[in-house]
Parts: sequence; C-alpha cells; structure tokens
Amino acid sequence: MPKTHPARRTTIMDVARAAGVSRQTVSNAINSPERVRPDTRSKVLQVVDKLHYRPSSAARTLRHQRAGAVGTELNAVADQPSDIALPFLTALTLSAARHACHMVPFASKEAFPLLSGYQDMVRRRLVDAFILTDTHPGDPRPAWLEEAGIPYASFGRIYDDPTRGYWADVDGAAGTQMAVAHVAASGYQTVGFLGWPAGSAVGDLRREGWAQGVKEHDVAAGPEGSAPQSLPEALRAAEDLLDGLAVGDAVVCASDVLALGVHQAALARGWTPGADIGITGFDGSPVAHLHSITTLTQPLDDIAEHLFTILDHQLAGSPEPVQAALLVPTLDVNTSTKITPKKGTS
Amino acid sequence: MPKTHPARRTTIMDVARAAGVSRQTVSNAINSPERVRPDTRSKVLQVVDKLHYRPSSAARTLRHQRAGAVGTELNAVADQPSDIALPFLTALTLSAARHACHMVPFASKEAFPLLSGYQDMVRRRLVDAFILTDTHPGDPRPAWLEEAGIPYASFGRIYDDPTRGYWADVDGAAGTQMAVAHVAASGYQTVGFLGWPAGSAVGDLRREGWAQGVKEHDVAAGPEGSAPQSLPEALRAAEDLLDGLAVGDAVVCASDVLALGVHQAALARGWTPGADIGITGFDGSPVAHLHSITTLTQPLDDIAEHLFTILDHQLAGSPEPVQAALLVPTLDVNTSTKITPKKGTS
DNA sequence: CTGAAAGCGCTTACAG
DNA sequence: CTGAAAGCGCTTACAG
Repeated sequence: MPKTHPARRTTIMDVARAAGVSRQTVSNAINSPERVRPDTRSKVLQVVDKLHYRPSSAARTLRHQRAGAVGTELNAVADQPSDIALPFLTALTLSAARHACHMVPFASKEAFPLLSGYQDMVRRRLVDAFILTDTHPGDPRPAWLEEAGIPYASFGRIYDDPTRGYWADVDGAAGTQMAVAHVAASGYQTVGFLGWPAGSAVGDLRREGWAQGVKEHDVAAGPEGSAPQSLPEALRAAEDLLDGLAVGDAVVCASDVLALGVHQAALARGWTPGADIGITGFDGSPVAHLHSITTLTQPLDDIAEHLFTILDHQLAGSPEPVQAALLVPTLDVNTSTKITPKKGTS
Repeated sequence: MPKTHPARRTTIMDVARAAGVSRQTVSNAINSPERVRPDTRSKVLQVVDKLHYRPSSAARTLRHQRAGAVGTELNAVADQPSDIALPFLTALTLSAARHACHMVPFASKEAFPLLSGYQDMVRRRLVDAFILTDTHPGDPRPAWLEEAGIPYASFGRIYDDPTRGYWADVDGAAGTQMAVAHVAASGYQTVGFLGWPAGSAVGDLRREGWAQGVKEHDVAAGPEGSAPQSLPEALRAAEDLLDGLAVGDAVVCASDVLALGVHQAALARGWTPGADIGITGFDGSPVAHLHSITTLTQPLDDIAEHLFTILDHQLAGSPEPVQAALLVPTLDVNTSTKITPKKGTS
C-alpha cells in the first residue's frame, strides 16, 4: 500500500513525560509490576488510561522476536467449504485474544497447500505458528512444519503419526454413541446409520460409535448406508435406507448434510422427522439449524482453546510432551419437533 | 504467549555479507531498483533467493509507521451467521495479498460493535484500516471511524450518508431484474416475488428490481409475499404465495433461504422446481448450491478488490473523492433441473 | 551508484 | 526502586 503520514500516535515517551518518569518505568509498570513501587505504578497506569496508550505491537514484535500471531489457511478452492470453517475461525480469533495474540488468515488459489506459503509467513515474521484444519491421512503439512521447526497445532488428528500430540479433535465415536443413546431414550427401537463411504478416517470412527451405541443401549441395529457429502446422493442413499426401516425407527448420520438427506427422504414418504422417524446429524452446522435437525455440535471453543495451549507449550520451548485432546460433542436436540415417536406398524 | 528463543532467522545483514555489499544496497535492490546498478541488483536478488530472505514485517512496520494490515470484525454472536461471510473473508484475504498486506480478524461476544475494539487495534498499530460488513441504517461505525480519522471501506452502502463513497455493494435491483429476465426468457409467464418485510434497505431494493423487471420483460406480476430469514417462516409465506400461482409461473426471491422455502413448498405440492415452477434465490450461498437453486451470486472478489482500492486511496491521503461501486451479481443457473417450464392449467 | 547515520517504539539486562 | 544504554531489523534521507 502507498505511504502516508497519519497523525502521530501516543508512544511510551508521551506517557513517561506526562507521568514524570522515565520510559523504562512506564514499560516496567506495564510489563513487570513487581519492579515498580505501587504508587508509581498506579500513577503511570492512570496516565496510560487517560492517554489511551497501547504499546506498538510492531515494536514489541521486533524486540521480542515474536510476532504474537498465528496463521491459518483458508480454503479458497473448495467447491463446498466446510460449514464450520467460519465458526471455528471465530473461536480461534476469540481464543487468540485470550492468549495475547491474533490470527492471520491466508489463502491461495492452488488446489493443494504450498509449503512456501507457510514458510514465507514465518520468514517475514508475520506469524510464529500455524493452526492446521482439514487434516487427513497423507497430509504433508505436519511433517513439513516439524522439519522446518515451525510450531503448529491441528484441528483434527495427525493421522500419519497421532503420537505427535499436536492436535485436538472431536470424539466422533463418542458423538454417534451419544446420538444412539438419545434416540434410544426417546423410544426409537431400531437405529440405522448413514455414513460416508468406508475408508474416511473421520467417517469410520463415527460409524464405530453407532455400532457400539446400538450394542450398549438395547436397540436393534438398523440397516446402514453411505453417500458422499452431496445432497442428491445423500437423498438417494437415504431412500434406500428408509426402505429398510419403518415408522418408529431412527437414523444416526455422520454429517448434517446426510441427515438432511434422510430428513427430505422421510418427508417425501410422508413421515414426520422427529416423530415418525428419529434423525440425528453431526457437526452443529448452519444446515442442521436451518432445517431444525438434531445434531452433534462440535465444541469449537474448547478445541480452539486447547490448540492455543499446545502452541503456548511449543513456543515456550517446553520439553514435556503435549497432550492431544479428544473432545466430546454436545447433542443439540431440535426441540421444535420433539415428539414421542409413533410406534411402527411393521 | 510465553517467550522463547527460536532459531535466528536470515536478516538483511546476512544477505549483505553474502553478496559483499552494504545492507542499504540490499534494501535498495529490493525496494528501489532504480538506485542500484543492474548487475549489483541481480547479484543481490540471487543471494536473497538462495538465502530465502524476507524482510521482517515488524521492522518494516516500525520504520514505515504502517502496519500493512486491515482489520475486520467477525460476528461472534449471530445465531445465523451470514452464509457469505467466509467466502467474503477469503476474497478479502486474497485481495489483501495483492495489496501487500494481510487481514486481521477480530471478534467480541458483545451483541453490538464496540468502538473501543476498533480503536485499540489502531492504537496498538496492529492495523491501518478496517473493512466493515453488515452495515445497516443507523450503523454507528462509519461516523466513529471517520471522526477518529481511521480509514475504512464498507461492504454495503453507508446508509446514513451514501455520499461518503467509502463503500462497494451489490446492485440488488439489477440482480432481481436479471432474475426476472431469466425466468421470462425461460418461458415462465407470471412472476411472483418473495422478499423480506418492507423496511429493510437491501430487501426493498431487491423488490424494486423485480417490479421493474416485470414491467420490462412482458410478463405478468404475480403475487408478492414476505418473511424473515428463517426457513419455517419462509416455507409458510411460500405456501401462501404458491396458492396464488400455478404451474408455469415463477417466483423471484430476495434470498436463498426464501428461495429454499419456495422450493420446499413447491415439492410439497408435487411441483418440480425448475420445471413446473421457476425459482431464483439471491446470494450464491452454500444453501443455494446444496439444494441446486438458481441464484444471484455476489461478485465477492470484485467487491473485495474495490474496497482495497478505496483503502489505498485513503491511506495515500488522496484528496479526490473516492467512487463508491455498485456491482452486478452473476446469475448462477442451476443446470441440473434446467427444463422448459410446463404450461400452467389455470 | 554506493555506504555511513539516524531513528521507528519498545524492552531487557545492567548500573546506580 | 529507578534510569541510562543497547539493540531488535529495517528504510529513508544524506553524504561521498
């Protein structure tokens, strides 16, 4: 951007002069309270307040050799951006503020992540670390960053080496198990599952939770089906699945879009979701809320907070291994159609 | 975040030594090519490349008195976050890079924007300017920022004083007019409108475009209805609206959620959207794509780019008035159900 | 065309 | 407990 000369802003010297102390004392009053007499400190702080003084983050960064910023990549090419990407970024932004830093999003139009994009930001000292999202088996980024000595924390397991510990994730199995418990407690007798095609790490775990839940909660396992994350295909798979179910049964789904497919397939055959048939989604996405679908909301605030804890450890050079975290989602029951299920006729 | 001592990174001095010149020459080679002999320059640039040198943005900021960053507020409280918030942030992030700067998102859990949040970021010199979104009549932020001398540019008109010029917006009227032209050209004969309750600035303009389009394209004006931005209410309003329409007619909507309401209401009475009834939404949101609804996609990349042009002008202290921009959306036709409308029976 | 000086704003040792 | 010095990395005048 072109250069200009904006109004001069308040600096530490202005505060020092107004308070009648040296600028080091102002700095100490702010950063090392114990090194300054209480009355001096309060006088300085009063002037800081009056003058609305805030230390320049650039000067601090230069002095500390630390940007106080964390980068995160925005997917600029996804045809279907993740529904929770924005809520998660918001959670990160709020967590960052609590950890005295800020987020710096970046994006590229390349289909695959570029190591150079990550490295450049660190070389320019724009960020100290990264938050990774959408990790998947074969994701090259953890190894890249580790090799380059760049701290990072990942929303989503580091599949190629989960022992690394620099991650927090949603406990998908616990989630779908909770969903089964919920529909069982609501009176549904047979519980089917609609997931993604086998082989996706996240999807397989969510399926496991359903299978486990069915065993534990004294309901019959209904049929299972799968479809990729697109509504027409979810709808088609849901129709097949419903052919094997009856009024009074339920379907636990691996995602909200899949649940929407079941929802619409149910409506198409005249079944009322939440009464004739129980349906649960996964993610707590806007789609679920828009269509009033019961869903498993991911604890994004907790995940963001945990990732910053991981980052703090690394940045502090702490040698102890960091604990990865598996956080349990919250069942977000759609109350608008919370009706006792009608008994099936079959 | 706690302090640490990361590996020392390459500085301008490392480049100077390796190239056998003074550090000022390195700086000139990078920033003022005309002040350096071509062969010196290329030698320096070669070393820069080899050493992967990138100037420290903190040092640059300190020297330039310019953060090279733009803030934007993330709505952390919206029950229903805007569907295009993330795509727009992505567009901003890409535009920012083209203007040699980066975005810094911030958020608060307050229901209303806080001036102090904006001022603090400027005082800490974290950002030079702001991008505003979700402006509305009575929005205090433009006046705040103007008074504080903080540059800004707004996605959305500055309603209280559109002459200010620091904005870019979607031409809502042109959009709905295009939608009418499209359904007319597709053979639909009567075109109704589903909008928001009168009084919303954006909604009223979109309605006007429909009214104008109906006049210009030789179709009959169908009934109009309105509903707030929630699916159940959209569905109810759509049912009423469809009572006044027949197979072979179309409905232009002020948003994608409203269009989804019409879509579902049509399905409920056995009409095939895109054949029995024409439906258009507005925003190009994931909702529209998920449900394959024809929609008016907002030119987010162009808007972002224009906002940065506005910012550049202000930051350069340019005295000429900035041009606000009204950008026309793109009609995103859902090809999956692109069928000639069946003639109505009424 | 090239190089030595000054300074952006801050904080961390260090000396009084 | 308080204050003078040094330096983080860079660039913009300015002098050679």
